[in-house]
Amino acid sequence: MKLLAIDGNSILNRAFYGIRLLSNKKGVFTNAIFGFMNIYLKNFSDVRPDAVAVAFDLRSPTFRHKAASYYKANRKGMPEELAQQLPLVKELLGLMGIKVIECEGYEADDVLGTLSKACSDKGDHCYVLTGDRDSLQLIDDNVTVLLATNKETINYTPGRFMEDYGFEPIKLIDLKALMGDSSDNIPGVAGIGEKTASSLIKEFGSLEELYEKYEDSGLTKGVKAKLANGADYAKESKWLATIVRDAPIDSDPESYIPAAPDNAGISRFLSELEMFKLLDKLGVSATEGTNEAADQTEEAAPAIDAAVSPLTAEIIPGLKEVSYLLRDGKLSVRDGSNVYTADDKSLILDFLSSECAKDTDDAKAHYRYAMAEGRELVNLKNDAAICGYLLNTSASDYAVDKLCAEYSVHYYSENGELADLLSLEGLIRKLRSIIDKEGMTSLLENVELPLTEVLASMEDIGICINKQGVEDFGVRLSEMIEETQQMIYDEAGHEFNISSPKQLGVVLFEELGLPAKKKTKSGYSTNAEVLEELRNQSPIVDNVLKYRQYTKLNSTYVAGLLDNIAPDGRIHTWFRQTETRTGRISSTEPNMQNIPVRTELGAEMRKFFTAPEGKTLVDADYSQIELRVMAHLCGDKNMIGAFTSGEDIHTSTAAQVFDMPSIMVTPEMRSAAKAVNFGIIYGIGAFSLSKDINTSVAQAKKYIADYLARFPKVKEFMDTTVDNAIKDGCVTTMFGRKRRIPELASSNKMLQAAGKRIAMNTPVQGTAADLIKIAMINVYRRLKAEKIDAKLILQVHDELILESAVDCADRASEILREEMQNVCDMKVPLAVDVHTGYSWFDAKG
DNA sequence: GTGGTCACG
DNA sequence: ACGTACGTGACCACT
Repeated sequence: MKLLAIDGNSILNRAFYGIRLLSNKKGVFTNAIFGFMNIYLKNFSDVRPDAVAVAFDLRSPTFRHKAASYYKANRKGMPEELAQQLPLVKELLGLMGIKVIECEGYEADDVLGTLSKACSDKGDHCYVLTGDRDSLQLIDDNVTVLLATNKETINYTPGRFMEDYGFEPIKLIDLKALMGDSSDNIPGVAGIGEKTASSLIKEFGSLEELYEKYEDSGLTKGVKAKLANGADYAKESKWLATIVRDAPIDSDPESYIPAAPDNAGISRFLSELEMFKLLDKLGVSATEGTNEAADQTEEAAPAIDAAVSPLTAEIIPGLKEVSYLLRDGKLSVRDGSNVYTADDKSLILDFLSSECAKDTDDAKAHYRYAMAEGRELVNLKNDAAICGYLLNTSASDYAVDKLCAEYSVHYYSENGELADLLSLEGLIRKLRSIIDKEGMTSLLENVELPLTEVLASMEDIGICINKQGVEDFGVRLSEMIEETQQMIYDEAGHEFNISSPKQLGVVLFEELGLPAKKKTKSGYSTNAEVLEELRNQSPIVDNVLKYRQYTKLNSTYVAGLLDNIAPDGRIHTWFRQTETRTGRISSTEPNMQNIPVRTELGAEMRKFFTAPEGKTLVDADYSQIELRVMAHLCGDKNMIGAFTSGEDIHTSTAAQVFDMPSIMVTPEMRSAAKAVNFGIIYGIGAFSLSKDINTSVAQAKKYIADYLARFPKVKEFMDTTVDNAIKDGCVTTMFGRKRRIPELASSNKMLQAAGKRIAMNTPVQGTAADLIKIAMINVYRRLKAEKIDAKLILQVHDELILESAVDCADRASEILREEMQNVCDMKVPLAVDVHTGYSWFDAKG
């Protein structure tokens, strides 16, 4: 018989502090539950126990069996975020059929002490899972302690303990009695620390033997005196350090054989918490047990029966409003009481381009499916993933089954296709009703859904790349890398992996003795900021910086781009529309939104992105769009004035803040003002600003204060935005896009502060994202309506790129500028710079 | 899989 | 006492 006995409090604690704060959409925190279950499942599968018991502390204010409990009970309580999760873990364990033990007046480790002793006495094997080293005293031939640390779980057998400590496990009590433990309020012997205590135990064996013999031993006078003074404390401490092994609980391991899990209950419980990954790990499906009538959505459920038949060309024109799914080349469509299926490509294309209104789950993929064949997807009405994204931009997965679980939409049918389609429809109904209520209908219908087609088109067209040019650049880089690497080896005196921050740290800060500035969790920090400061101290630093630059360009850009050239010789990035918290789109495989531009060498890369024969690129970017959005949102007269005047915004800001005419502003003043402008957008902090512009924190504080005094509405806007965010738990952009900010509800000051910065930044960044999305849709429609031979191909947050026939590039430029500038009537003008050129490098101006 | 680093807006 | 600006994605080393 194998019993796994778990210290619930200890493991939960470890889980809580080991995993960043997570929460579901209602703000229920889940990180400790997640971590607890991970540790549990890992050890369960390692041990494969017959029985499992989880013990939790239960202290009574009137009955205290020992002083330690009393003290701990009055210690600063656990944080609210963790306390909330405690009952949830117990409930989950209950659903899993696992027994929870709580014994009034006893702590979890006392319960484990009791269980493990019972096992040991009976000849069963007990595995004690805990994060608390104190429990190592329980180890014997039948009791193994699985000690969960931040990194791994250590399997403590008597042998392993002996190796680590040099004495028997039970003597850990004596050790603690000598050295004490402030966190458990165990006094120990004053002046005796871990080292001395350990050697005393090794020499004398136990506390009792030590006190019998120490006076005549060879110990130093000092130690003898300390022992003499602390004799009473030592005895008291030993009692306090001893884990109880006879708590009044059921200690028969047989009693803890798990009952059958309530899978339906687990499914409901974890779905509510949005812990789908855990559901998977437990082998429970998200929809399990949810097909009962009671769980149906309140809205009238559609007919559960439907006739399934193959789709035919004759049926298509008669369809009015349908839902459909298209996966792995297979189409299924529901129209009232009929379900139609098809796997013939041309039939599917006919369906997609038919007039009927369509609800689906991944429209961009379907647009591309059609576009690849020169066809269209027509009359898209809803996309479940996009609806889910608008309602919570922080989720990681917007698949229909996950959303159904999250929003309690449950349909069941014997017929799988029908069940999927019913779920999709039910989900869309539900999401749409929430979107309407939240005021995001227009954002969905006029921005996100139309944008889907635009992004599909951009992906489909892609951008031309000069493969040979990239390859040659790669060869050049390889040579430069080789050369730089050799110089670094020479300077270091030996070869090592320069790309390993660990090895590099050793070379720079230990072997060469350069002053280490910052540390990371795992060693010295070697980032560019640190190296920049060491530049003049050793030539190796410069070479390391060069090496980093060259290898970055070579592996991320040269190799990364070459890996992603399609058979048509072009790059087709993936634009992700449901990825960012703020409403921006992102780009992957390859990421076309972080192609180098800031350094001369890096910017060379952009020469390889070109227009094909007879065409040209047109590039337009908004100037200072986020600051302009800020000016509009807060309505500050001075800030609006700065933009209306048309002069350089950072110079103008400097003139305002330093209270002098623009002509007097020095480059240093301008650059300080620029940094403050950035800080304003990001949610200002004096410390970071001071680092950024290399001044004292006090000076940075003054800059910020002067800035806010000069632009009082900016301060007002930030204050009210944060206040409202705390009140509502979310912030909103100009076009109604929302972002939840659970960090604001945290009791952790750092997280709260981060939440406030998010609250200040998101309306600005998000509104800018809304604006360019709308501009993209308008540009796309205009070019199409006016039949201009120019297509949108890239978006880089504040920049749009067209591939245009040379002879209509001027017209395309005009349209691009007009649509971007006039996207919305604002309190400040939106300025746009437009350039044309053969390559992205040239078109950037 | 995570952390460090660095490319972009 | 501690760590510190917003939003992304890709690559490498290391566990």
